[in-house]
Formats: sequence, structure tokens, C-alpha cells
Amino acid sequence: MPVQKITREEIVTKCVERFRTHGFHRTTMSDLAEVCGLQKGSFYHYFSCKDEILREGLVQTRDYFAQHIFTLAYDNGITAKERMKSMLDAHVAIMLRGNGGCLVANVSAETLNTAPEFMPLLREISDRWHAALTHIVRTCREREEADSTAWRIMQDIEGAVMLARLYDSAHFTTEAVERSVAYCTE
Amino acid sequence: MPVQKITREEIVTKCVERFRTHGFHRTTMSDLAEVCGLQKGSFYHYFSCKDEILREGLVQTRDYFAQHIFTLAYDNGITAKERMKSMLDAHVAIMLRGNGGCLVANVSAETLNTAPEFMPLLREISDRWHAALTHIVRTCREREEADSTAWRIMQDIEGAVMLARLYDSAHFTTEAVERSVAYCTE
Amino acid sequence: MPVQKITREEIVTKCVERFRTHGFHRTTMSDLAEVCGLQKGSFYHYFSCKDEILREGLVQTRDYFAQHIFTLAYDNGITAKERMKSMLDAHVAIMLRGNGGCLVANVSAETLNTAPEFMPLLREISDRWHAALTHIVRTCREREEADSTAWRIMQDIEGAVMLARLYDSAHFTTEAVERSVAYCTE
Amino acid sequence: MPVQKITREEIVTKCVERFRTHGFHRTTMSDLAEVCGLQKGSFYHYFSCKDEILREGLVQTRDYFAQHIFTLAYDNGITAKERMKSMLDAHVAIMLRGNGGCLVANVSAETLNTAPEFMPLLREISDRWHAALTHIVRTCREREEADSTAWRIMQDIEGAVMLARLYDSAHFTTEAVERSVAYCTE
DNA sequence: TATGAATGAGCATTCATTCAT
DNA sequence: TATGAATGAATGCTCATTCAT
Repeated sequence: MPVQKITREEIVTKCVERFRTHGFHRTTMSDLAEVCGLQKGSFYHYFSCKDEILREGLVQTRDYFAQHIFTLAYDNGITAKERMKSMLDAHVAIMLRGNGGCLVANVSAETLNTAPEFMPLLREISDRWHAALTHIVRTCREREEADSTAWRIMQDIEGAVMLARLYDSAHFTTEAVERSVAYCTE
Repeated sequence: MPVQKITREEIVTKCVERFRTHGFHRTTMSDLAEVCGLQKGSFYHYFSCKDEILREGLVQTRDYFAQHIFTLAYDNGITAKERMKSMLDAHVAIMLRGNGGCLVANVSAETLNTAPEFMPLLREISDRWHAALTHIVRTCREREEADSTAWRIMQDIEGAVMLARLYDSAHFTTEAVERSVAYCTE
Repeated sequence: MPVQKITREEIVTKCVERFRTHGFHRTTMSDLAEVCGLQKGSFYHYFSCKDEILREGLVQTRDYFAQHIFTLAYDNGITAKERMKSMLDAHVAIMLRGNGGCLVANVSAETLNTAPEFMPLLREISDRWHAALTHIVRTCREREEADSTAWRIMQDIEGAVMLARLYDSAHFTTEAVERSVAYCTE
Repeated sequence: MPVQKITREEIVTKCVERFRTHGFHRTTMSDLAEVCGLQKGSFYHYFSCKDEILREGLVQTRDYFAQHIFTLAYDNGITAKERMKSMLDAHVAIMLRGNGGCLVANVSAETLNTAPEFMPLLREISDRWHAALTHIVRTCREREEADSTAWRIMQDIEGAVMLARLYDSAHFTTEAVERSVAYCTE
């Protein structure tokens, strides 16, 4: 029996990273094959089509963030400020990797009007980020204000990531994180 | 000669709008032809390639914003608050048209890593927006603070537009504009 | 009335020269327009199609050679050697111009199997060259030998022009002309 | 995987034959596909572009001639006359096949001024032919004379092939071969 | 499961030709 | 006569997908 070179999960990870940095439509199945060290034809044993790879990539991203990033918001051992900083730093680091930007923002830009089937997943990732931020901000704000502050932070970070890519400078995100941390009094 | 059906400027306007709402790579020359009421081949009388249409679209957008949107920042007859509101309202209205989002953000997402030749134009549009915002904020803030506040407003608006598309709701942008106006005291 | 910028004859001259140096199929109507300082559409007032330009170019070439090159063979004031030399020198100079090669050879290569309608004209030019050479060689050879010597000279010259282009060196033609002159024993 | 219908080598053989008989620019990818019994798109598994097919065709031709035609010049078992005759007969038979002419001459005519990247390969084929001819002629001539005689033979043959196509008659080549054989005394 | 040759619809682009002015 | 915008068929090429092995 042939050795399984690469797991389905690893394939999805590499593909979604390529989508994030190079765009969905600009990435060919050949690109994905090369990135994964597979042959083009082999992909169709794992996935029925290119769209499915993106769909699964979004699912994996949603779950990864839920387990490894957004959980930082619920760590009761540290202060709200500390949680905010560690969570956003981790998130931003992923977004800036390879100057690729935010997967949700990029996929939204490419698909919202032409392939709306990805919208629910994109919203889900976004919703969970919002929930994590709200949870942190609730330590020092009323429910309603915490809710809108969380959106505001998301907007600030997303805008910062966009500018960080455009101007090739991390200071936009650094300051956006600082501002976000500052919302947490105490 | 056959009557000119459509001016070069009109073509660019229609094409760039298509790029904004449907993405550059997802838009085919056939799409553009249909949008403009021309045959595919006729495009090559006006432009040497698809990239050139985008490039010219960005130039046109830059100039349009410089003349019709960012000038609102320099209107001395009204207050800073009023200028901020009218400028951002006009800008946001364009971005939300057809649920297409921000041209600069969308084109950046699609091309920054794969076709960096568009970066200078994208930055130029962004720079001019920043200059206009800075000019307004200077009425009530020191130079340095005005500068960083302008970036912050841009991030807030860009993030708001992204969320407005994703959630199909204008309240993100409405509130971002309100917040931006509120930076202007008096 | 608009000034006639360029005569039909001049147009044909410039076009056929382009065909000779760049090939018939590699030359576009736009190329021809540029070479002639005309607009593309204007060509169709002079010629019904691209093929017609070539056809007329071959006719013009045939007549030009008959009047200006091959007549040198019939100049009774000078020796056979001198006639051979002056005629071939003039002919070769035209062939090597712009490293373009022999029009008849080039058009033959491109069209003989795909557009045989040009064959009669190509043969006609060739026939007249052969007749001129035969006339010179007859001064010192029997009819039959003169005839075959003329063909032999043509082959030598055509091959020399081909090699002169390939190796970018005129010595092939120089020597072929010398050999041809040497056939004439006064 | 689907059985390989045709080897890369067979594809190149069929394509280059088409280029020789119909010209490079007059041959479309659809023509090549039809000739090879493939779909247009399938070609791009083997070659990156049309030019590459020609390039490889020239390489294959160079190697084929080196192994099957020019080697006849070095056969010590037979006389120089016999070697000259067998080599040129084989060569000419290939050139006259399908009334296509000489590949080197035809490709030179079409590409020397517009796509000079093929020149080195064209020269290489020509050089090897010259070397083979020189080797034969050396049996009865001094080095320098043998060298120029070899060029002379090439010119005679190339010119003969051109005329054979134009007049649809093999007698030009037959006599050119006879003349070439006659250069070998003894 | 894995391959990679093959597909065929579709892409950006070219170009000879048309035609209203 | 001259234009040049417009055409549309055709070109070289791409790419997601299929499938026999």
C-alpha cells in the first residue's frame, strides 16, 4: 500500500493559504497540486471540485480560529487587556503572513457577488470573532456597547490589514491592536 | 465611419464598475463587451489588454475622487463636521453601490501579490483620501494626531464597507461615518 | 480635393517590400498601413483584399525586373561577362536589401502549397530571369547548354541568397556571381 | 490514465512535416491537432507554445539528419561518388516529399527577420550538412577547395529544390545531384 | 489510491474586412 | 477618396475536470 504522503487536512491548509495570498481565481488547480506536492488528477480523489477545496478551507479556518485563536478570549487566568492583545496579535500575525491579508476579507471581495454560497461560512468566521471580542470587552462595558465596540475593533483591524498590505507596513496593525487593547479598562 | 457608440471614458467607467462588483479575474472580456454594448474585438481599439482597462479605470477613479469627492474636504464654507459627513457619505455611497465594495480594497485583494504593477495607483488613491481626511481633522487636532486619526478613519470605513457587504447591512458604514464625524469637535 | 499622398504604385512597392522581408502571413494589414502612412481602412479603396496586394506586388516586381534588371542582359554595347555581372549584381543587391531574401523564393515557400493562385506569377518572374540569363550565355554556348546553365546559375544564386541570409554574410552571393560570370567565355 | 495515443516524438515529426509543407504561420494549432489526432488543448501537455514545437522539430530534424543522412558521408565502404549520391538522393527525397521543400530554407524564409531565435538551430543543421559534404569532397580536393565546393553544392541543391517546387518538376534536383556527384573525381 | 494524458469549453487577443460618415 | 470605429471569426493558449490504467 502506498504511503499517505499528505493528509486531507494538510492539503486543505496549504490550498487555503494559497487562496489567501494569491486569490481564489488566480490560483489554478496546477498551482494547488504543486503547493501540495501532488498531481493535478489526484485532487479529485479528495475533492469534487475547486469550490469544494475553498469551502473546506473556510470550514477548517473557522474551526482553527475557534480552537486556537478565539479561545484566547475566554482564558480567565489573565486580564482582559492581556487576552485582547494575545488574541489580536495571533490573529494579525496570521493575516500578515506572506503579505496575504485576511482570508475572509479576500474571499469576500472575490466571491460575495459571484458565488454567494460561501457567504454563510464567511459570516460564521466573522461572527465567532465578534463573539470572542464581545466577550473580552464585556469585562468593562455594558452588553450593547461591548457589542458595537467589538464590531468597531473588527473594522479597525480589517482596515489596518488592508492598509498594511497596500503600504507594506505593519504599523497600521500594530496601532490598531494597541487601540483595541486600550478599549479594555483595568 | 460607424458612429462612435460609446466614448473611451464611458467604457472605462462601465468596466471599472464591473471589476469592482464582480472582481477583475472573474470578469471576462465578453462580460465587458456585453456591459459596454460592444464586441469583444472592439475593445482592442481602445486598450491593448485587459490590464490596461483596469489601469485606466484606476486612473479615472483617482481623478474622479480627486475632483468630486475629496474636494469636499476643502470647502471652507461649511464646518469640519459637515465636510467630513458629506465627503464620507458620498464616498460610502459609491462603495456600497451594487454591493460591490471598495474598488481599492477589492483590487488590492486580487492583485497585490500577483500583479504588483497596480500598487502605485492604488496607493495614490489611498494617499489622496488620507490627505483629504487629514485636512479636515487638522481643524481641531495637531498635525501628528490628525495624520493618525485620518488613517484610523480610513481603516474604520474600509472595515465597515467589508462588513456591510458581508452582512448586507449599511449600519456598519453609517456608524463608522458617525464616529468619523464625531472626531471633529466643533 | 484631398492631396493624393501616395500613389497606388508606391503603396504596392512598400507592401511587397514588407512581404519580402517579413513574410506574407506575418505581415498584417496594420503593418502595411503603417508602412504606407495610411489608415487600415483606406487600403480597401485600393485593393479588395490582402491577397490582391501581393498579386499586384508580384506583377509590379515582374514588370520592374523586366524593365530594369533583365534588360541589362540585352545590352549589346558590353560583353557577356559585363552584362552577367551588372545584371546579377543589381539583382542580388535587391535580394539582400534588409536581409529580406528573394521575393519569389520567399513567397513560394509560404504559398505554393496553400495558395497556388500565386504560382503563375512566380513562375513568370522566374521564366523571364531564365530567359535573360540564357540570352547572355548563348553568346558562348549552344542553345541547350545555355538553357541548362541558366537554370544552374539561378539555383546557385538562389541558394547563395538563402545562405547569405542564414549566415548574414554576402560572400555566398559574391562568389556565386563570380562563378556565373566565369561561365561566359568571351 | 488514458492510453498515450501518440508519443512526443511522433507529434513533433508530424508537426514539423506540416510546418515544412504548409509553413509555420499558416499552420494553426487546430491544424496540428488534427494532424496528430489530438485536441488543441492537449498540445500544451507536451509543449508550452507553438514556437516550442517548431524548435523541437528543428532539433529532431538536426538529429535525424545527423544520424540517418549525413552519416552516409562517412561510410568508408563505398566511393566518394557513391556516398555523395546516396546522401543527396536521400536528402532530396525528404525535401521533395509532399512538394514541401527544404525545412531549413522554408523556416529561414519565414522567421529569420521576425523570430531570430530559430537561427542557431537552422545554422546548425546547415553546418552539419556542409561538414558532411566537405568530408566527401576532401577525398579528391584540397581542404579549402573542398570547403567552398561543399557550399556550392548546398546552394545548387537548395536552388534546385526551390525550382522543383515552383515548376513541379524533379529534374532540377536530379541534375543538381548529378553535378554534385560529378565533383568527386575517381 | 494515485496518476498524468486527454479533454473541451472558455479565455484574452489578433486581424482581415466592413461601412457609416 | 479617406477614415477609423466596429466587427466576428479565428488564433494561441488556459484550466477545471475526466478517466483508463
